Amino acid sequence: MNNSVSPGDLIPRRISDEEPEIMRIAYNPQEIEKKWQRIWNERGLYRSIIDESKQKFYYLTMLPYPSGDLHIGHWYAVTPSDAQARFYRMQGYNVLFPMGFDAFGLPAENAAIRRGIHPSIWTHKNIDNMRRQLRSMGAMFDWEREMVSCEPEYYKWNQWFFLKMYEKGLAYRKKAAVDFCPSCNTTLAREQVMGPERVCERCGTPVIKKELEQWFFRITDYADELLDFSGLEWPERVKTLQRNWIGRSEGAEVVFKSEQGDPLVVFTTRPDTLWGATFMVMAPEHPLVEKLTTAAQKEAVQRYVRNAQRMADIERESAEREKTGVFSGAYAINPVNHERIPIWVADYVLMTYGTGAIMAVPAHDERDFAFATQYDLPIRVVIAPTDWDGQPLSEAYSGEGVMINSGVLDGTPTPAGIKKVVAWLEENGLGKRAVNYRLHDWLISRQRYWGTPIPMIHCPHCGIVPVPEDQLPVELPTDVTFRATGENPLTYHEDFLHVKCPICGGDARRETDTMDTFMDSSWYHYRYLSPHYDKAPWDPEEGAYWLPVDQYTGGIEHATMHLLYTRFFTKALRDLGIVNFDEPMLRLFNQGTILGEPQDGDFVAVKGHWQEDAFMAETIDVLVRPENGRLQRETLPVCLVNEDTVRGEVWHRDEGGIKVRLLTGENERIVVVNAKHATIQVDGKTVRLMDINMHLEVEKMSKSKGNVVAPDILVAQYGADTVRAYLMFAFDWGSGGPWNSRGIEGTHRWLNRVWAIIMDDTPVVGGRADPALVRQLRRKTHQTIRKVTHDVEAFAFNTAIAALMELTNLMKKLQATPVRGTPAWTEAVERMILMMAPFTPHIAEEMWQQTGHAFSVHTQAWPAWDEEAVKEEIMTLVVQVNGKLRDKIKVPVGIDAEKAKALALQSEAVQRHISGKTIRKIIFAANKLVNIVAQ
RNA sequence: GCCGAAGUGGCGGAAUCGGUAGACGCGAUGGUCUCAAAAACCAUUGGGAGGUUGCUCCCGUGUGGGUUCGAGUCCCACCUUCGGCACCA
Repeated sequence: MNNSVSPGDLIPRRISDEEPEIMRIAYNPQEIEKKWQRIWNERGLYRSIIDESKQKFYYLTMLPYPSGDLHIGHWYAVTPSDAQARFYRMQGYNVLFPMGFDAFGLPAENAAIRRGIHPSIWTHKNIDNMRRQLRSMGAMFDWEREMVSCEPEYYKWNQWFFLKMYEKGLAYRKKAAVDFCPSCNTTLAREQVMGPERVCERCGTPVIKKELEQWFFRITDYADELLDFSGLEWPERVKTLQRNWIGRSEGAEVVFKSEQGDPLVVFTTRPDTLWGATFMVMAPEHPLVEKLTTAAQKEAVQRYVRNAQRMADIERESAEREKTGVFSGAYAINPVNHERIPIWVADYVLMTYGTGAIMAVPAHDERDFAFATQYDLPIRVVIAPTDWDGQPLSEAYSGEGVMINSGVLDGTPTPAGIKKVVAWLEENGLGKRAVNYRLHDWLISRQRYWGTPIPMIHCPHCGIVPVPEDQLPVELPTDVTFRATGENPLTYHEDFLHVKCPICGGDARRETDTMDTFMDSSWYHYRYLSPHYDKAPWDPEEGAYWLPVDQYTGGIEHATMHLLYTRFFTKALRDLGIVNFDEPMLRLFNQGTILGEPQDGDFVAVKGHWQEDAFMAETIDVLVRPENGRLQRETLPVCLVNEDTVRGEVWHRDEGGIKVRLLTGENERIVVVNAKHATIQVDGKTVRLMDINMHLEVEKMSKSKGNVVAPDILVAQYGADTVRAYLMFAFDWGSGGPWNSRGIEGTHRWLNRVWAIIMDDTPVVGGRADPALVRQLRRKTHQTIRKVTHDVEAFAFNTAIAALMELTNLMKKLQATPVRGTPAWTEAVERMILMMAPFTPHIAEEMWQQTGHAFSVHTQAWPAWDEEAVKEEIMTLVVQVNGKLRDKIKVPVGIDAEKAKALALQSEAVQRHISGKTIRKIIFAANKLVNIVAQ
């Protein structure tokens, strides 16, 4: 009945005998995806077990926060990672690809306050839902290794690490002016304050400064080591962000003395400008301000300091702001020339950087120059700019030059000058070489409930006492009441608070601050190895095999937060003897972001009446709906607004009404329309307000903008494989871009086409297959293997899938020819399925089975290409005249220069373009082109 | 202001080393099938000009220069967009 030699005849494919011969099984993703997910699970296909005979590969992707619903962004982050992990598995690696939940954090607590749900219940409900959604991706997660950071079995080890670090002096408590988010009601680490507006990383509220006793991790001890990225394959961008964040600057600390002899230490990167220091400046918060200020200046200084305290940091730190300051009345002695220079107090000097005091060298520092000009202080040039005419400077010169007005060092050029001055300072005990960092220690205290309790006890007699290790974990009490203010309920939970001091046994009080949730994510990749292990943070046997992480993927937004913290954490663990490597993740890739799809709004005519500034709608008629997201402006009715009508594009829509934009005419404007009581019609049918399309720009997806793409709906419509393939195909993974709801159709069409080609069991048309076509198919198959292999290694999933589409297109062409009966066809089919397996695992598994192969396609070896098959025999030789394309000639591959040149000269097109000219030169690029240079 | 990344058709995006710009897909146009539509399939698709009509020419990768036989790719200057830092001494 079927003379095809294509594989797959072993399995009956007809649904029933009554079906006509030509009827074939249609691609039904819903059915096959459910089926294979079940079978994979039952067979434990994705369990990752230690296997010393295989090279391990730990593939990690950033774990999600369980916010409730999986976002298309999660799919975008995870499914290409999954494809690459699967690819490595097929290449013979023993791959670990775990998933878990970053389950502590504020949204859970806010839900508790707003809706009275306990954070634990809210979180676990969300995790259950997201776990289900994650499973629908068909990823190769090993769910047996799932970790959830809000479980005591996890956070116990946060506390354990904290105690270890406390013992080592890496965790400490100090009083400092720290950043506080009034909306989240908690302190934040410096890294969690974003941008020049200094807003909270989570909620966007501007932070304020508070003087508080807080717990810190001594990340600054590792500043230099964190600047060393050797051995890491990380994006330059991330390395640059971390370098800038750490902000190392080399220079010297110089000891000035007040006239009374109080040492006043300053940090400078330009000790060679010491002779140009014409005044000093202290930050208003500097501890010596009070002591040094003279009686006469006391009142003025106090006023200034109070004023500075009141002023928000944003105002203070604005570089554009005119500089202000006040003279302290005191003088200091410049140690190099014994000059008597005034000491000022000014807020352009920050207490948080360096020593909180500076020597001001106005000639060579922009800020000092501005200040000196403002207060008429002397400016002395001590570094001569090249070609300097000796005239006063019009602006500070911070470049290199030759030292002048600097005593014995006159004539020394810049880099050497710095060295000499530092040596001289050290010899004379007046200063020393010093390095300063922008990086601050990591503030980990949070005044919130839903986090890891810091395992410390405050005893009135013994001071701060660590909770003994055998009493861990300090569990979060569950019977807590939340106040609307967001106050930490631990602070008024009597049972939690009252504790006996482990040393003296007297009444003591528990620490109520919890840990920054970045603590959780600093080591979660270790816990995955053995999430329920109770003798140590993880099973050392697992650690010895799997660690460190070979490939990490995630967004760029954590460059100076999570990625910095986790590096620090691993280095600290190394120094505690817990790990024996320096870096947690060897290779890093940052994927981009999926943005919202742009769309014009409906074009509507609103009838109604005016009530002050708002238009009260009675009826809204949708006149034109955008096609493919766009309104054709040329064909639209005229926009207008008068007594009883508003006509234009729907610019915005919410529960209360719409905003209509008049987009034609000179006075483009937006009219607010109240649509609460309006009848809304589309094509004569009454619809709800929410059915109106509003205008959407390309921007980040968010619920409030109404441009969120829900993966569940797409999976129901197209299947997970289509969603996966589309996300990998339509974007450059490193960049992301706007969603396109039409584009996904193309990918779905591709899968349908592949299915139809591979599952085609109609009789092969008779006759002998054309050997040239057979060779062409075989060549394309092997070229595709080569391309896909290289592309997946390079994270170029889009071009890998494009290559598979090209192979599909060729197969489509040959499907109706006798080539379909050849071994080359069978080979193409098999390799195609194997190559699809990482991208679209379900359809690949189904086709693998349907073509008569044994379970599972995912345990097969990744196909290798045959160099011989890849080779072309005939190539297109490009012929240029003066660099311009003039002809293309088919020639055998490997043609030599002489033959190629001769052929090129024979070309009619070439003759036309060189006639009347003299040939100066003929360039031959092997297997590429001939370029005839003629004048 | 400083540092970094990026500018390619109507759109998403391709183009190892400097060597055919626009792969693949979306959209669009025309066609086949159909009573019709959808789906599917086939063809065309950077812009322009000319034509002896499957042919020829010109322009074209943000702008202006340069290097080179040849530049999306290298160099210089500039413009725009996005990100980071921002009185850091």
